[in-house]
Amino acid sequence: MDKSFLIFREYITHSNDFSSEELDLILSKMEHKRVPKKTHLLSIGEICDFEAFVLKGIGISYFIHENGSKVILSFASESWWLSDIESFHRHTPSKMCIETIEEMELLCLSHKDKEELLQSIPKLERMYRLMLQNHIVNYQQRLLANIAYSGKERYQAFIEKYPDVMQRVPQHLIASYLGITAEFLSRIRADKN
Amino acid sequence: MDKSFLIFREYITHSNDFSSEELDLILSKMEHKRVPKKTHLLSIGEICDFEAFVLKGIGISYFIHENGSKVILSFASESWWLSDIESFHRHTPSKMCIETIEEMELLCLSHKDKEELLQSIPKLERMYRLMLQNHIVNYQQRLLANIAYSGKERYQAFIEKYPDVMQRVPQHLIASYLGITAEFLSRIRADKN
DNA sequence: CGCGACGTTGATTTGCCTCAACGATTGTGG
DNA sequence: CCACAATCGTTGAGGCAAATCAACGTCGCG
Repeated sequence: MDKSFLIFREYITHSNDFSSEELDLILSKMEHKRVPKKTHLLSIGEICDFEAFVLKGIGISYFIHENGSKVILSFASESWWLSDIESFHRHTPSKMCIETIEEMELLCLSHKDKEELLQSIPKLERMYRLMLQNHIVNYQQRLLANIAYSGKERYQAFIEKYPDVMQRVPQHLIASYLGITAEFLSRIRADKN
Repeated sequence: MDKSFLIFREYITHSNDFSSEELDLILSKMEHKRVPKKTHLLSIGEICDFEAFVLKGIGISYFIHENGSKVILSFASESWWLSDIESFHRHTPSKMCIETIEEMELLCLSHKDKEELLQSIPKLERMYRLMLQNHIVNYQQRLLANIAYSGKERYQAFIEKYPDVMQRVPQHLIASYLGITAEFLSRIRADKN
């Protein structure tokens, strides 16, 4: 367990200073999991009991609309988190699904272990707060984009911002993330300008 | 300063247990401000140095699209916060505007004072974290609504969720918040079913 | 009073969706 | 190892939700 999980060590020490004892304590609570591709990690109605840091692979969280269509809430690849914040913290039945696209390697933290960690390492609260602030900024910008920009503009911004995700997930999921249909995204891409 | 700011005391003790000394310390850092209606609190390019808790009145934060139209990011009435999270925490020029609609009464916290408070009352980190988690859940649901529901459905959900805001702000701002034009909102309202 | 902010309504346009059909690829079981 | 079914992307025709542009009535207010 020494030099593995390097990605996680980098992530967590990037804007924080934890001692190596603290880091080890944190890591000791995080369960290393390997999950095959196209696997459900959370279904609607279940209570989410993991906050998963992505070491490898890519996964999605999404809502299912009444008419049956998926709405991708987020993609999570290396160094991102995968969880249903609402369900995880309020212990309420989840309204969303989480599943893998590629095979994934995760570091999973349960609610109980997270609370224990926060008790023993108060500094962690701060790290989470900063992380959440960044999330909010992301959501604000995405909401703005969905309201004020065309499908084409959103697509162009997306490939600019997440070129790797673009390569690794099927187009129709990206369309869903952007709030357009797969057909329309296909037409956008066919446009030469 | 004893029994005033009751709204704030209720808010902050609602899901947390602060001693009355701690509460007083917090309140001592928060500057009580009275702001007339239609006043700019933050303009694009400025660095936001306040996190304002709303004691009274209602305000908005919004982006300005290239074509000049406003996109309302949020309404803030009693017991809500008003700030540009990104600018406030990263000390970067703001991309949004904040202004009052009605006359407002605010409790303002500067970045420096916030950091000091967080130093002396570590529990505060937790409160902020929980608050941000709720914000994120809100943004997720709003994003979902904008992608998967019609203008009419979003409008109906809005008056259900924020009946008071509905009464207190001009319709065209609500239209902007919902991601539709003022004209279209007017037509929705004219529909009898 | 007169001007600006606000809401409404009509005519027209358009960005995007829906439905449907069709190759190409992948994968899976017999 | 082939056959067949999914899954994925593309393309066409047609339709609709919502935008745009424009005109007009009302109200509050300096």
